[in-house]
Amino acid sequence: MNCDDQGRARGHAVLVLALLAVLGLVSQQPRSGYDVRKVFIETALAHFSASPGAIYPALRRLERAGLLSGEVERQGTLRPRRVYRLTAQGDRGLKRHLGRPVARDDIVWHMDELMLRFVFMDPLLGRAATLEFLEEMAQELEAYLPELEAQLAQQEQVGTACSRLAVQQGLEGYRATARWARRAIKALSSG
Amino acid sequence: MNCDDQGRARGHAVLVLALLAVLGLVSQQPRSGYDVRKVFIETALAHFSASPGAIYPALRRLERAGLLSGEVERQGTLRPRRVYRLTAQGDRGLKRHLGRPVARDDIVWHMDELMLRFVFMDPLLGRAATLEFLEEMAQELEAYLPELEAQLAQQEQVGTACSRLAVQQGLEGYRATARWARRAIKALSSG
DNA sequence: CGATACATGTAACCGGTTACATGATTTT
DNA sequence: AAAATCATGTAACCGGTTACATGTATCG
Repeated sequence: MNCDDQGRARGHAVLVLALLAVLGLVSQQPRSGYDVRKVFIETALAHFSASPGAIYPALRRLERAGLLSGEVERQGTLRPRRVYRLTAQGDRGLKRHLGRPVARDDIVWHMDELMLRFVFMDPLLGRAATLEFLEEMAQELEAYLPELEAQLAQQEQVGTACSRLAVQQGLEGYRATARWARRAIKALSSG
Repeated sequence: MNCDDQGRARGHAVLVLALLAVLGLVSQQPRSGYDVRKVFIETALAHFSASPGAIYPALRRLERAGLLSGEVERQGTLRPRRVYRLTAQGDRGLKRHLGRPVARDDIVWHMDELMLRFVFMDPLLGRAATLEFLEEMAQELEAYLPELEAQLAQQEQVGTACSRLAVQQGLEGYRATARWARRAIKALSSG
């Protein structure tokens, strides 16, 4: 069992999770840092930073990277607010990121990112793309489940009762998500 | 809706997740940094760092904090290995952390930590404590579910179809975990 | 002899958390 | 007048990722 040079390629995956959330929110409508914070706090959107020391610098970085442009707005607000919009480049980048195919790797390691993509996808890429995304997700999940079950059955001997139960819990989560994806497809097709 | 002074208290919760995993693994048996890495990689234990730049410094920090003690071992190994054991203080600290009651907050924000505690709990605190832990988990989950359902029903009007489906997905996860906890209790009681 | 596995580390960079600062406006 | 809300930020600290460095032993 080789341990060398593993443990890499984990940080960003083109876009860090929090940045994807920020871009997605700004894509819905122009927002200030405070607006983004509010959404993070009120909706418990995933579980993101929400601290000013994270959000304001992140917006600045996205602006430096050319994905957002911020303009100071003075009308009708207490204090001047710096309101951000997607640039053309940001729009392209976000759409490209949202449109990427669902990989096995995403299912195993980045389920939260997949859900985030799902939330922001519909208005930007259209219903057909959203349904395709869900179909890919469902298929990847349904292909992954038997493998997990085989692993669990195979390791029924080794490990403690509790470690096996913990694996079982993970498996149940994947099963629930697979069922959810199928139901979501139906809901979005007929609705 | 007040946004001030939110977004705090999110980093450590006495023990950061990765440190809890490291302590738990060392509690099972004396391990070196390489051993810990192997477990992180091979078992996909949650999804932890596993990079040497994370693990070796973490072990050193835990040693400086008095929770671990490392001794260099030269027999029967290729290169001298620094093998760590729990100190008396580390043992006390880990047991205290594992034995904390399950709070609503843990259910909402730190489910992964709860699962980690579950995995390491049985040998250290005994079967009775493990069953009590699962019972607390099940009860907190079952109390939380109706609230989530109410929120979802209430916000059936606002939000897009996709955002509602995303919330639904989270709900299904909690439901699956609640069912799992009840089954785990049965399995560990009778088995 | 070269590749692979064993084993431990370091240094630069980046970014999140914590905590504090600031200041205007509305509410009590 | 005081408190709360709106709104934006900064600076120190800490730690993870990435990437590189190093060296031994075994296997083919």
